[in-house]
Amino acid sequence: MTAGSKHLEAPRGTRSAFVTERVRDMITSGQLEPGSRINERVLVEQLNISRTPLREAFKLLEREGLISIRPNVGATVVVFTMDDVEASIEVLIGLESIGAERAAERATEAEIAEVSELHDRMVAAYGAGELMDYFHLNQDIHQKIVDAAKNPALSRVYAEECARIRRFRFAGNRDQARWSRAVHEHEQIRDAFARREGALLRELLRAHHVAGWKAARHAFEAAES
Amino acid sequence: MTAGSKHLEAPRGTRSAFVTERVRDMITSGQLEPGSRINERVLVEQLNISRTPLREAFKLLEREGLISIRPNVGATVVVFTMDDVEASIEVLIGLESIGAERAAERATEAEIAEVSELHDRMVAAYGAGELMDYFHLNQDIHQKIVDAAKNPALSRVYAEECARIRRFRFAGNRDQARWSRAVHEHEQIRDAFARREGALLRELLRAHHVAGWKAARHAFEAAES
DNA sequence: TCGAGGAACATTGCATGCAATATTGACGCC
DNA sequence: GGCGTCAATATTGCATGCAATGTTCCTCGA
Repeated sequence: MTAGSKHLEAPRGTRSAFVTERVRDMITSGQLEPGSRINERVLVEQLNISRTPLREAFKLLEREGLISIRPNVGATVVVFTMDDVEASIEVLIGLESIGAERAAERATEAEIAEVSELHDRMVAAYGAGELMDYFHLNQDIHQKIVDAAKNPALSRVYAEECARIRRFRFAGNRDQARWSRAVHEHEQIRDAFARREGALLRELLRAHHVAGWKAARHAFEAAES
Repeated sequence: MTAGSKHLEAPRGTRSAFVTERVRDMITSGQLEPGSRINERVLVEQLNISRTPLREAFKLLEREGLISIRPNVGATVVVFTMDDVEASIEVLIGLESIGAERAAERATEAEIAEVSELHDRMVAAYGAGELMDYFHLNQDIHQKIVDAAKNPALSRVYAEECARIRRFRFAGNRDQARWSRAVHEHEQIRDAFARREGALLRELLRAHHVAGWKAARHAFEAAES
């Protein structure tokens, strides 16, 4: 390795976690193309780590469903069909439904305040046209609501499923009209959460996801043709 | 290692999957005690593989929540509290709820017949007092119903969550009265599925799990004192 | 020209070696 | 005797080497 190697090396004990996250980002951002094979050697050089932690990351990402590993051939980025994503969204809706009702019962005042604050920051990001910030704050809000249900298993599964299809949900708000409606929906969501109206919260979230996915699906199908 | 203890070696390309399954079994069967540390060297010798696939398995099991890995210290079997298990069951119920309604709509006649056949075999296992066979057939039935929803993401997540808490659900049917009721509940479940009554199926499954967990929780709390 | 066969090459799967870190246990001090 | 300190040992994290397998591409015959 040359003297100028610029990547900060991940500390001992965290390499495979570091690499998993990096490669997941490369997949969800589209930097690694769906359907393409992933060459270990290339990534090892890019990320400045050895093959061992990289292969551990591959195993984890395979379990997540982002890549597929064929013995003696290697890792391939899984191609998601629109139906695959829709299936995941259906699961996400189901998980949030459980979460919403419990969250309305069990959330602390601090958690409600935190969601409210995230919401305000998200609206600010919307006003500034910062799509990326908006997107992350959006994700945080949904995760916080689920976390407020105080069910660790639920939080875990929900977070994993979100990570899988991150890339596809991102596309929904490219359409300005949809984006604006989404912000409005989130206002209702925040209010229902603050008032602990579990059943309403559940339905608002469901409708929000259905509408968001419809827009995203449109965007993708338009892009494909 | 003595001369006679040669395990059949897992074929190239499947070692880490093989080891993952083996170690998962060792945990869910209680062979590896909750809270205890796992020594790599010992397992490597027992399973007759090298450290590389074993460590890949550890990473996967950590992700599943069965072990926890501390850098430079190693893997520890996670101790589940009753509340942890209850949280997972809540998730399972939610996932099956989504699945049940979809399955009732989308199941093929062949799938309905298959569940019915599994049911008959399960009843036979009950009659023969074969708890282990019963348990596996039981699991298969639930998984098949979920699979009939034709949602791959759902099937995956459901299977993973089942695997995590397998050990704890096993305890429910040790009580003869509960076991007998469970069989009766399963009859209703089979019929509702056969008649494609989604809402009913969902509620039967929910009640079945709630009752099963209540019995299992009792059994564990009794065993602990 | 096309396709079968096979040698050269590339890539992967796994075992192992080495350095970093934790754990154990002996020793001296209070 | 209890406790802090430090050396000896055990264990882990990662890099790397080697064998097994897949892939490429050249040759040769029809």
